[in-house]
Amino acid sequence: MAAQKPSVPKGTRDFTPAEMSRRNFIFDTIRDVFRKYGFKQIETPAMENLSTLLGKYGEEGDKLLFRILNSGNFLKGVDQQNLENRDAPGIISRISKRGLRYDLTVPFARYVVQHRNEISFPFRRFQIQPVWRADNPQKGRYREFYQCDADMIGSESLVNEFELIRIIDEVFALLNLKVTIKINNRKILAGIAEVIGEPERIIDITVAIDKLEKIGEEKVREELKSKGLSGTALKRLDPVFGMMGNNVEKLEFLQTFLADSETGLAGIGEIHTLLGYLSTDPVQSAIELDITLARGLDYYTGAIIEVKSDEVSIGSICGGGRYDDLTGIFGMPGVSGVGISFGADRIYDVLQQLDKFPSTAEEQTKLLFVNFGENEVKYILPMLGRLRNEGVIAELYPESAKMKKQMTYADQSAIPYVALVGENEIQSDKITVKEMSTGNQEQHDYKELLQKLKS
RNA sequence: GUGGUUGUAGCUCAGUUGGUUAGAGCGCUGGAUUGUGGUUCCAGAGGUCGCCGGUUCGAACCCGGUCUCCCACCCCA
Repeated sequence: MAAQKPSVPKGTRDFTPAEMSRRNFIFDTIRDVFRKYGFKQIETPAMENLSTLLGKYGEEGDKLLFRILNSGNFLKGVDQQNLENRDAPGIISRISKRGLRYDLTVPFARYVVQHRNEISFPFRRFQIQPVWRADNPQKGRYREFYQCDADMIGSESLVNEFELIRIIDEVFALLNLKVTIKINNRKILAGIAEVIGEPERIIDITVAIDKLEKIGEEKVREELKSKGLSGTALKRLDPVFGMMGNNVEKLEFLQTFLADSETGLAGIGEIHTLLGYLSTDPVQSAIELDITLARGLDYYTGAIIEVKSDEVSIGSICGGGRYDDLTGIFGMPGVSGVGISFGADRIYDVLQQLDKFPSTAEEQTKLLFVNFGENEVKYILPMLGRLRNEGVIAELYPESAKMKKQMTYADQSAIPYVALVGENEIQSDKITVKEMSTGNQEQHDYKELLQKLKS
């Protein structure tokens, strides 16, 4: 017994072989669909310069960045005064220049700017990598988790939005999950803020509206009031709370409500166009126009997409949207992009909870050779090689342990066949093969064995 | 960042108003069975009771602190 039990940092996890094969099922599915739509894979470093990350995710986001301590004597450049005053904010920029990536979109924007001369636009890239957030862990929330991003950059066409929704639909169909794809448009939200006479408060308004479903109309009103929204503005917002019906009815209402807002009408127009594309090649999932959908990230400017499981309550399992000028902050203005991000860890939790992982045992060892001793090993090794070259996953137990132990190993590893090759078998040039599920044993020559394993 | 909750064997958990040597099931190791796993029977190993401190003659149990798990808020995938 070790004196100190080892552990992993808060909010992080190990993945067992069984978990990995299930995780890979998700990653493989998403990757295959991304490729099918012409996306090319890239990777970026786990760490970025803090100058790349800071200020991109709002104030909250900055707090949740994992910062990496500079190497060497990191206190060298720190002001004595700051140290004495325990002024962490004043010190942090001196002692940490790098941080772990918080998402894949901002590093991608950095990538596009840096590689602009090699990229032919419009560029479709996908990226499947872990991201880190110094958040407090809870249900469906980890400090290290994987995102699977697909973005198109350098095109303003709404066909891109259509294709992303098709990708979402296809991925969840392959994963056998029922989902609702919620769509909204930031321009509609801006229009609402405009129409009620508080265009500057768009962030406060959207954040509050986002909670409508969760905390109810009254609480949203209270929150908006406490944020300093005027009474007349609140009154003007009233019809929005009462908005009901299907997508068409909602759009009709908005058309009138936002009649005086150019931006708002543009947003409605975009939704119309997108729904029009979708009507030519409909998806299986429900598409729901939901103006309470705001999403936190500040950089969205057009379409907003979020996917919820119909079967498990866990928050969104996929989200995305359009950002008109993400690369602008890196000195490359005027490049519009739109993208989505699948939350693989949450999708895993949903599939697990519904017991919907397919039982694929492809990577499983098919045959175990029992080890009887040195002579037998020398006889078996070339046969083992031949089998592997035929594509049969096979193992030799590495030591001549007790038979019972070797059989137990095969049993617990769920290896379906065990080959016994001892003196008798070597003499007769046969292999005794035991089928573990039935306990039946038969003698075969190599050819018959191969046939049995490949069937 | 805020609040609640949890922590005892590898795992899941019992543990009396504070009282000798802290238990069970599963798992593990060995044996019954020296060329046969899953069932059965027998035996065995395995614990600084999360960590630090306090109260007490005496603490797994009471008190304080701290870390961690889980949950909620904020925010988010």
